[in-house]
Amino acid sequence: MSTFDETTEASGSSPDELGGRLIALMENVHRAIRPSYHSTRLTAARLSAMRLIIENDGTTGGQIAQAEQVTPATITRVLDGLYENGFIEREPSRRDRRIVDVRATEAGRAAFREAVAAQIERLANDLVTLSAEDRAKISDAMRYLERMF
Amino acid sequence: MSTFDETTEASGSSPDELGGRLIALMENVHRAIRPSYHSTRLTAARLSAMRLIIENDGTTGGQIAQAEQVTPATITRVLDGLYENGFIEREPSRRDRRIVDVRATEAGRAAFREAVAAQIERLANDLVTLSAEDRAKISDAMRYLERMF
DNA sequence: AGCAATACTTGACATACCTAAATATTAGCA
DNA sequence: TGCTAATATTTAGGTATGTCAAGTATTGCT
Repeated sequence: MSTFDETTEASGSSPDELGGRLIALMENVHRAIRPSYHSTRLTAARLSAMRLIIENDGTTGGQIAQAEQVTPATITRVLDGLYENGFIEREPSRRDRRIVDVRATEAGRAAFREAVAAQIERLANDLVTLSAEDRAKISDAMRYLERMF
Repeated sequence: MSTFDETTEASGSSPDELGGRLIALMENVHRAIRPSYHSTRLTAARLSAMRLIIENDGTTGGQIAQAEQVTPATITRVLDGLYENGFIEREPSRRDRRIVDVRATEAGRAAFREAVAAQIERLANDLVTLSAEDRAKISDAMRYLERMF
């Protein structure tokens, strides 16, 4: 690429430039992993919700909405989809019947594992072409971003 | 975080682990910039298409579809939205009247600049909290990912 | 001329998101 | 107790993004 490869004040690392590059990169990666969602009937929003449900068994609709930073109405629809596929159980909480307790079914857990594996495989196919050192560099850099988002 | 902070075979840098982290990170960043799309009537798909149209004046629907990796049908709808907002002009190419030539209007260019500025500002607010060296590290690492996606 | 390929549009559908309004339930208090 | 406010979720209706399949023009080839 450019002849400036030093890690000092390298081109493209001002907050603005970095932001622009990050946005474009996100879009591209997003696109790269998108098709793998469909094989297991777990689309992006559903997969993300399944992760929360599996990691927090017995969580509630409201908690999921908050974690996903979407409105409760959106979560209702996402849970509808998961329920129709037999991936979750829903029932009013016994303590407070306004609340809906959500639990993953065995089928849901299996579908989740499968979908994640497919996603990762897709990315790993690309990542494996890098040397271990390069991956380590990426890993280090990602820690900053992970802390922020 | 962990006590292993050496950059050798650090935790989380195997292709699989890195892939998993990348997916989660993409989702979070995606979420962080999402709300900024709406201010200028330029939503995600439209903004992305506008970038192509501006950078390749007189491009065609088919070329955009290919670049965005979506079907022509999808692009028709995206262009509809841009047209309704007065951001583009469309007309059959004179050489081959099956083809639709697309050009950005001045209003389209202005909206694009505004939307990008809003997005970047949103991210930059976070990125600016990092030191220049940290941003440089991220910048370096991103080059690998940019090459892949 | 006629027919296949090409470029795009249209119709019908699914997902994912929103706001606003409805429903059900619980909690607080006079 | 009985009313009212707050809470948790669902429903209704709208937009955006994407799909596939079928339709419409137009072009190119025989």
